[in-house]
Amino acid sequence: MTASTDDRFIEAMGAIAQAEGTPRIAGQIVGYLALAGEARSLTDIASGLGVSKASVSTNVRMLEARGQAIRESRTGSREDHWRVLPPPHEGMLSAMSDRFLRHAERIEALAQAMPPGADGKRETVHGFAQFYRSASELLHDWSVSARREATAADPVPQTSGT
Amino acid sequence: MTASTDDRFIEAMGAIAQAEGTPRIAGQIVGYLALAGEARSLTDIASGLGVSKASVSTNVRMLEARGQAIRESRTGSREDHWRVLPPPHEGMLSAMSDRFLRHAERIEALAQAMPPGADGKRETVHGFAQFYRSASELLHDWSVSARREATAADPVPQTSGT
DNA sequence: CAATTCGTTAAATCTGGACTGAACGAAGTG
DNA sequence: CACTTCGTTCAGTCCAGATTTAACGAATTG
Repeated sequence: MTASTDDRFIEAMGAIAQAEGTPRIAGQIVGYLALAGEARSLTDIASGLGVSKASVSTNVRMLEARGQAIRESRTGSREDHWRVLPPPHEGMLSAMSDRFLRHAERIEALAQAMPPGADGKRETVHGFAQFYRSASELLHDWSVSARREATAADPVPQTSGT
Repeated sequence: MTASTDDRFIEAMGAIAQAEGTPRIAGQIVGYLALAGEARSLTDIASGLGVSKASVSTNVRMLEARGQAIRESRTGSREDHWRVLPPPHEGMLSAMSDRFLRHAERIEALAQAMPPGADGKRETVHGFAQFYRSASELLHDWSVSARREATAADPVPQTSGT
C-alpha cells in the first residue's frame, strides 16, 4: 500500500499543473520522476502512469525545453532515460519568467504605437509593460537563487552516490 | 482610427489572460477599464467589447474576487459601475500567491502522510511543498510593495482630478 | 401596480487543446 | 540484410471550460 501515497502525490502534481495552465500529464511526470529519484525510460514512465507513450514523449520534451527534466542517452541502451534535476521547480520559474518577458515586449510595442495624447493612455499601457518586465526579472532572479540554495544543501535521493 | 490602438491593447490583454490560464474576456475587461480610466457600467463594457452581458457579469465578479476590479454603486443610478484600481496587476499577484499557498498545503499534507522510509521520498515531497510556500510568500510580499509604489507615484489618468 | 431595466443564474453550445492510436524513420541486433 | 525496438509525428477523438441565449427576481419609474 506504499504505492498509494506515491500515487496521491503524482495525482496532486498533475492537478496543480493543470491549475497552472500546463498539461496534467506534464505535472504527473515531474511527480513520478521526483519520487523515482533516478532516471527512468520513456516506456517506464508511460506504463507507470498508465498513459500513452506519445503523450509522455510530447510532454517530457516540453519539460526538457523548460529545463524541468533532462534526457540521459546511455551508451549501452538506445533508450532515452529521463530525470528531474533538483529542484525541478526552477524550470517552472524560468518558464514563467520567459512568458512574462514576452508579455512585456508585446505590450511595450503597443505603447510605442500609441498616440501621445494627453489622456494618459500611453502611460497606462506603458505601466502594464513595466509590470510584466519587472515580474519577469523578479522571477528570473528568484529561480537563480533557488537553484543556488538547492545546489548548496542537496537533499535529493540518488541511488548511486557520488 | 485612434480606436485601433486601443483595440489592439485590449486584444493583447485578452490573449495574455488566456495564456495565463484565465478567461480571455477577463483580460479584455481589464484592458478596457484601464484605458477608460474611469468607472464604466456593465452594459457599456459588454457593448464596448462586443460580448454578452452574462459573460461580463461573470468575469467582472471574478475580477472583483481577485481584487483586480471594484464595483461602484452610485446612488443616483441603479447600474453598477466598474473600475480597475492602479495597479490592476496587484490582484493578479495575490491570486497567484493564494493559488501557490493552496498547492503548498495540499502537498505538505501528503508529505506528512508518507512513510518516513530511508528512500528520502518524504523529503522530496516536503521540498515541493516548501517551494510552493516560499513562492506564495514572495509573490505576496511583492504584491504589497507593488501597490505601495503605485500609490506613491500615481500616474493614473482620472477624468475628475483631485 | 403595470412596465421597464438591471444583474444574475441555468442550460445549451462551441471551441481550444490535451490525449490517443497508428504509422513512420532510425538505430541496434542477430 | 531481415527483424525488433525505440522515439517522434500526424490525424482524429474527446473533454473541460469559456461563452451565449433565455429566463428569472429585484429595483425603479410612471
